[in-house]
Amino acid sequence: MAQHSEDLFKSVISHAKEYGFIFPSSEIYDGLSAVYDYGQLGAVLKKNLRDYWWKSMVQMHQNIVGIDASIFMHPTVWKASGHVDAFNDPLIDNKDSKKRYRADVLIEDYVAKLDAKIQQEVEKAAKRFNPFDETLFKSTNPRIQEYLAKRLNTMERFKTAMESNDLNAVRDLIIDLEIVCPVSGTRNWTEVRQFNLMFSTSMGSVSEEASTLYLRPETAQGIFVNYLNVQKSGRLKLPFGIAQTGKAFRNEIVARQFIFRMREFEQMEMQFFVKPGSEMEWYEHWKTKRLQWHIRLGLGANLYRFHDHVKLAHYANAACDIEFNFPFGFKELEGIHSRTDFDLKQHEQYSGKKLQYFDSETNQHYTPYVVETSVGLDRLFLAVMSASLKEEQIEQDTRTVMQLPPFLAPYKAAILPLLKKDGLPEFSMTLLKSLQPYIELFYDEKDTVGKRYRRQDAIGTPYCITVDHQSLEDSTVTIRYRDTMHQERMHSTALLAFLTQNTGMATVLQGV
RNA sequence: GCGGAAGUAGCUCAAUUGGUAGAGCUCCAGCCUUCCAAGCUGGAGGUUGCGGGUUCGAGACCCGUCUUCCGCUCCA
Repeated sequence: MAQHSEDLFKSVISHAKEYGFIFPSSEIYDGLSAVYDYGQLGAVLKKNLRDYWWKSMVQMHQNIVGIDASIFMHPTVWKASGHVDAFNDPLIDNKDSKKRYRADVLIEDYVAKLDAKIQQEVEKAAKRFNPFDETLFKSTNPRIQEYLAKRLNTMERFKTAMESNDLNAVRDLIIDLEIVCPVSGTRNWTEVRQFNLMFSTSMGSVSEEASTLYLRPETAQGIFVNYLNVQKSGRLKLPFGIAQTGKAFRNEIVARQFIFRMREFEQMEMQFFVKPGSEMEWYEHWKTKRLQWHIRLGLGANLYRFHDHVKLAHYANAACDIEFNFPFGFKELEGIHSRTDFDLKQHEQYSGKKLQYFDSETNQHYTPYVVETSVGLDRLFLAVMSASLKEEQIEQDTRTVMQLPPFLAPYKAAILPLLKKDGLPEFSMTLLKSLQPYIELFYDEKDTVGKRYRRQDAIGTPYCITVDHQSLEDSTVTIRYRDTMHQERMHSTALLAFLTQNTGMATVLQGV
């Protein structure tokens, strides 16, 4: 990481805290690793980003609807999706080689070695004896008996340990079997740790099996399990999309880089259901469309790039990321995946329910294919903040300004009486009250006006409205532009239209 | 998890060999001010991350612990 980028990243983090955008979670208790809270300004900025996405997807598309599925889901959902089996591995590190292994794989390799030894004995014997009875030989040869007993014993112990979730027993087994690290050749092992992707919790007092619930690791499954409900109740025809924003939870092994990788985070996902065979066309469509959506934020088109996945997940037949140039380099911001019919097929199989679509044009039943767009809201937040935060040199003075896209700014304008006397605060308050129902405003009468301008610059407020003595006479005010610091005089009755036009979302959405 | 660095006021940092915890900014109450920070007066704010130990005496030395940052490792 280049020095200036590192400094930028640090200044983004401290700026976020200093001005109430993001705080470390539970900070008075020393914080909680990789968990953050959004403060009074961060919550608004985040909400505005979520609104921009939701309106772009749902409000601007007649064939996309939005839902809000719960975080808790039936445990079988995660069996069907593959999350339970794929991310439930006991891991162990060798302290000398610093290599990490799956403990179960080490044990399986050991068992495979025993099998190979048995096979060797059998082959040797086959050459010696003729005729050769393999079954008889296996059941009588003492060496093979020893191997088989060891094998059986190992498997039993491993099975018992895994079933009772006893990771210490797994480690003991590895020690007892004298398994060495293939790289360092030593037996200097750490504890066995289970890095479950999913957080689990329990619900009620139903049967033992059903009581364990998972906090969802992705919002997508809430869409898949509701797809037929939505399609039927909304009388939707292919192609159509279901959008959703919401929290997801992943127990990352190492979670770092501020809000880039958090254990609790918010996703904005849209699953687009299409006729099989048309998925690549729609994949390309959404690739283009999603990139444009990001570029429309106005942070700079050069900050984005596509990264096509070469190695595809088993369920995808095409996948790419939209990467953003964060202070720590280009990293994934949004993923676009052609997920085929994998998820719906899995849920059909596990639930035993038909999840097919009836195409009235062709008179056919089929399972739709899915194109997914999935963006991390927190990553988007970080992208916007780090690209907006600027430090300007003005003569001997430095100005810290957050050049947020105006429609995202927590406050659209600040109302500032030039002096805290002569009736200027009263006039300002009247103005504030008349505009407040329409626009998010900030009122400040403390300190010199220059200082107040700078405070607004630091939190990204695009306009400052200053009330002076002339305002009392003719109801005009000055409006000051954040990015240029220029100001012009305007009648107070023109403010609402001006601010709506320049800080509203409508103009941006028109291009979607 | 391993290795390295660092934790002192809201923020940035001082504190000589171990000898009374301080400054600037911020914040609060006023004063002064007719458009771009750092004018004046007064005030608040700390169990030096936490717990032990050595010492007459610890912010400093020793041990433990927690957190953060950097690198490695992992990441559907």
